[in-house]
Amino acid sequence: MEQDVIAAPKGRPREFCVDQALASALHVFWAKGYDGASMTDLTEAMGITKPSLYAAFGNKEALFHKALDLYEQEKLEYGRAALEQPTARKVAEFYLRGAIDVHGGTDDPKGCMGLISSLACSPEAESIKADVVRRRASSQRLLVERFERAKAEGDIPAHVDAEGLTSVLYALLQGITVQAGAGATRAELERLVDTSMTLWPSA
Amino acid sequence: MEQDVIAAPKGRPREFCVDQALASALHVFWAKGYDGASMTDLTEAMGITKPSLYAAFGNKEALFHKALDLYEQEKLEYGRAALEQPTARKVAEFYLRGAIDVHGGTDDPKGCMGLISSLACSPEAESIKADVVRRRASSQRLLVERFERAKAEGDIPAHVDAEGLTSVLYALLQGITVQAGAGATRAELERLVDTSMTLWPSA
DNA sequence: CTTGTTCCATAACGGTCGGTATATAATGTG
DNA sequence: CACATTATATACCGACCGTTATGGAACAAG
Repeated sequence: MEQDVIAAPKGRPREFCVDQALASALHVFWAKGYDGASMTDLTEAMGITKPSLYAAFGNKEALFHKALDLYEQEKLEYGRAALEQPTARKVAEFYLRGAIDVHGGTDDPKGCMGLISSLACSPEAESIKADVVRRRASSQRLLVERFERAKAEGDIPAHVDAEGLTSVLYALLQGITVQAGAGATRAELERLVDTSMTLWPSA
Repeated sequence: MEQDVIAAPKGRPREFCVDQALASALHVFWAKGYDGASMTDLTEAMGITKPSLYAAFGNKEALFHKALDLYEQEKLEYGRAALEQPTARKVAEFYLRGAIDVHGGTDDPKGCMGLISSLACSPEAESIKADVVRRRASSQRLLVERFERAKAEGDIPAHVDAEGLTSVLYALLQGITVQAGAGATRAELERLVDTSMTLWPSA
């Protein structure tokens, strides 16, 4: 109970890197969604066999939750950075441009992993959907608070509804990921964001 | 080749209504997406057996395309009606409020059937995705033309990009369907639309 | 009646799904 | 060395997938 840091490995050491395997799994889930990613897809991409996967991660669902953790930490950190922008307008622009980088880039799969995995609702994937919805709600709440602060600071006109504005921004975000997944070019997405910013309320 | 209208049924008459069965299939695809809807789900909802389904509709993919036809005709006709609104603002508002009615109602499944079926991309469902994307692009083009006309009529400020504005409106639309599918209440969706309309460019 | 045609019902096809039992290989400990 | 422990590899499980073959039931035409 005191020190389990070193963990003193006793048996045969594993021949793969757990973090690297998880990153590969993330890529598969991102490209195919939870239901669309088969265990064969996952094990092949991770370079391990099924028993190794089950021993290291539990099962497919647990693997997904861990991949989603990694996804949030690595790919959605721009959302936290956005909140620290000085003005509400810059928060929104940071959010939207960040979405283009992450969901419309060329290295990673197009679209949003959470959205892809939560929209297609196989009956057994309800917990997946619930997890995504819960995470989305919590980050949305931070955005509402940020916009309410902006209103207090005179950064947003008083007649604008902070919660409504957050929903709008999230809708734009979701639209960006959807259109990116449908094959929109980066130029088209930037055009979307440019136009969105011309509509953004001025103080 | 002249008259095949009556079709002179020769063998045993079918015991179910094709249109009604298609409507039931639409409901299943809408709720579960293309991949998520199994043949068993479909046949049970349609009240027919698998051979009957295959005889009447071909296969699962053909059934989906026909269901998507019906979906567009019955549920997405508000999109065509929106184009006939007198001002660009009213076009947009008609579009967004119509989306709430269709995708956030209580009688039908929440969310957009096309989006649900096209985002989760099993390898064999590529033609499904292509169909949805193609239909979306064609209806989006009509909207661009409508907004360009609005610009010519002075209905939208000259500095606003019609294509960008269309992408924004579509993003809002997609966001509405996503949030509806995630459990947003009708009040929340209306708040989203209300705020969107306060941002809409004034002439 | 028979014949031809079309539909319905059952049952099965090969294939894939997520998950696992079994046996073996590789390590630390005695 | 033996032994416990852990990881790997193979092969397999039952369940479900989309699809279809088979056999009988219901109709029109001859």
